[in-house]
Amino acid sequence: MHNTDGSERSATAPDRGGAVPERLLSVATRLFADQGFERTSVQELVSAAGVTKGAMYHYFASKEDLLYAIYQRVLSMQTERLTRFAGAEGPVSERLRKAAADVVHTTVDNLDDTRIFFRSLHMLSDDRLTAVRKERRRYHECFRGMIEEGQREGVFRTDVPADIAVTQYFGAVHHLSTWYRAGGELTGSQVGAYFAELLLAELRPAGPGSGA
Amino acid sequence: MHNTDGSERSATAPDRGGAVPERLLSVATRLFADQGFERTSVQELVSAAGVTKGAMYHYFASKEDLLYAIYQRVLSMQTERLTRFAGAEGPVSERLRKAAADVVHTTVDNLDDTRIFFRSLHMLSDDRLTAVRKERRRYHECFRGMIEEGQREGVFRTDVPADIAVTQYFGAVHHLSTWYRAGGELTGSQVGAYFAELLLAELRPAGPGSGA
DNA sequence: GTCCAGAGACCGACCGGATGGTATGCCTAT
DNA sequence: ATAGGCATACCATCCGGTCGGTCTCTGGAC
Repeated sequence: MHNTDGSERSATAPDRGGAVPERLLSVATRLFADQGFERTSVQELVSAAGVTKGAMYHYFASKEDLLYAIYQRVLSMQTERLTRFAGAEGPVSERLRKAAADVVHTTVDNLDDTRIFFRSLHMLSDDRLTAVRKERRRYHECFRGMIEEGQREGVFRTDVPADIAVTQYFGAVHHLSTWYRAGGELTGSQVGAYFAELLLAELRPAGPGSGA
Repeated sequence: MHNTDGSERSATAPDRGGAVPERLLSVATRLFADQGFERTSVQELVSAAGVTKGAMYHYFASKEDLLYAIYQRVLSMQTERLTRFAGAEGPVSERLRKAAADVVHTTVDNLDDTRIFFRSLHMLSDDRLTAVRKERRRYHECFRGMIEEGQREGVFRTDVPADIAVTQYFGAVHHLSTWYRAGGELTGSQVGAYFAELLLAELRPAGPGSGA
């Protein structure tokens, strides 16, 4: 991923280099994130990529197809990473901490993707929306599984549903695309460490006198 | 007494009743939340409200103007409520808990507004976007103030910046519009209680005893 | 080595239709 | 009579998508 800050490129500097489909995908990601899917016209998109409409419709069936390709890229990467962290060795609290920090880290590294993900969901067709949601749910449940495992072991509190904690956490992660700025004072890893620490803290069993 | 004219232009049960501007606002809120701002045409909007374009453009300068009116309504309500909770009597942890639970509760009660809020921010003009962000920041800082107050008093941990906790929390609140369904098994108040409890738990000073 | 056929990559003019917005005037209450 | 509330007809523009055509590259026939 060479997804650096796009301050150098502008509308008058088309992206020339690399294969056309990849170029389209990368330009589309930037434009959709900056302006929104609907505010970005196909003409604007192909101009920025240095090709023409003919080229784009040669590789993608529609504008929405391009959007879906972005979703697939995001989903497969996130799922792959989470699966790796969840299936690692070690106590569940540490696995959870690492997975939680990692999702923040990678989200920050791919802010454009995340911004598109939640802002443009309603632009997908019903079929594809269903597919995305299904994949997303699997992701969600993998995370929840770790929390429930910790609850069974007694290292996490049980008076709050695991679902609530997961939803709360991913809400915060999603929200990163709204406020996090690359030049800020905190790196993605630092935010990830804080977020993960807060998650672990809130899951710790309550005071000495209260159990299940 | 009036409106004896029998011309029926009802296409899909248009909303008839109440003043026209309010009707437009309420219908727009529903449609923008369901389909997105850009997917909702002005024609569709006014038809659903049982009026014509002439009526809408008589009260609102543009489609975006309508959107901004929705933002103003949301912002003023949220700010008003938070200010009340933050300025109440009692220990800061209890004030924070009540405010945190309340924002969830009211968010769930106005899910359409919240959905529009974050999904259509980029459709506002620069001036208005700035205004919205400024108001939003004030809101954010009021919340942060409570946490910092608790940190000074020693009831909240200080090894995590208050900003991080606030951002994390509001990310989760915002995310409610994505997953919360009215018919679910949890009421808004219940989710609010859980969320607030998790927030308080994560802010409790670390360590088995009460050290800082 | 030359030639030709064919296929995939890509171009860009064009289209139907929808959209936000406007101009104008009627109708009713004051 | 006047003014605001609202309807109707209309417009300029822009958008996603199409379609016939042109280039380039490849590979088999001779």
